[in-house]
Amino acid sequence: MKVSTWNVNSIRVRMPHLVDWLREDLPDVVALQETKVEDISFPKEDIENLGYTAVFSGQKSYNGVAFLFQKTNKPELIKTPSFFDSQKRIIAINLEDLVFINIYVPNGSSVGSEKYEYKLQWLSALVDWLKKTFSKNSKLVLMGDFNIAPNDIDVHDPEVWKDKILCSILERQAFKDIIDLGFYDAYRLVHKDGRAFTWWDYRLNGFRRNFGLRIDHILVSDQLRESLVKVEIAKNLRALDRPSDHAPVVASFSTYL
DNA sequence: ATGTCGCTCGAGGAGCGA
Repeated sequence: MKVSTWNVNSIRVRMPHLVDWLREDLPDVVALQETKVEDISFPKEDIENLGYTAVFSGQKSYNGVAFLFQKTNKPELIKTPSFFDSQKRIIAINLEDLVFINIYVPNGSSVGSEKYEYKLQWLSALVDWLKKTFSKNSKLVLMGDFNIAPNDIDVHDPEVWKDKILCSILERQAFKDIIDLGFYDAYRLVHKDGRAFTWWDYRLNGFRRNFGLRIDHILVSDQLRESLVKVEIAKNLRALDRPSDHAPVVASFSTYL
């Protein structure tokens, strides 16, 4: 089973890259963020023509999340709390004995801003919901754009980013609160150390200078840990013309689906 | 280092969010 997450930054603009990537990589489950389309405009048929089914929750201009999965699979949507209703940032499905949760955590703008407070509230609501909805025995994959670089090793220049948005103490604490529910950062299970990034700012020639952060994550619960084989960042997609500012993260498992 | 993208509104480019 191959599971991946990618912030596409507009599915309409990124459709050619998405199509090529699905054809080449053949992931079983894909979590997309920042689709930026209302449900009525989601490119459902183009996705179906590639052998995938899509479930999505979008809005105009901003946010929007979607799951793509191989057509043969039959997932059920899991209801999320009304707290998450106003901005389309979360979608969850049940697929056989697995639960997949796709999140697009608020960016937070700058530390101390109203948007920053909203980010912290959103993360706190996520922890509450996870805690009360799932048990220790649940087989969970929680993935998406967390907009948090968990540690200094996930940042190209920790001094520059110290206490800044995506790296502040409270954001990192919120990430740890999620981990403490019983999740493992799949990337770090496989790559104990080493700097690797999933997002590079469009500004400042970020990608060419490798000024990046690792803010997109695939977290797995304990039961899935043993079967995790490989986790890679598809950096090649960030190097294309008209790229998303994020690269996909891809996790391969030896079992399931 | 306020730099680049993608969006909306609405008909050209300003303003917002990331």
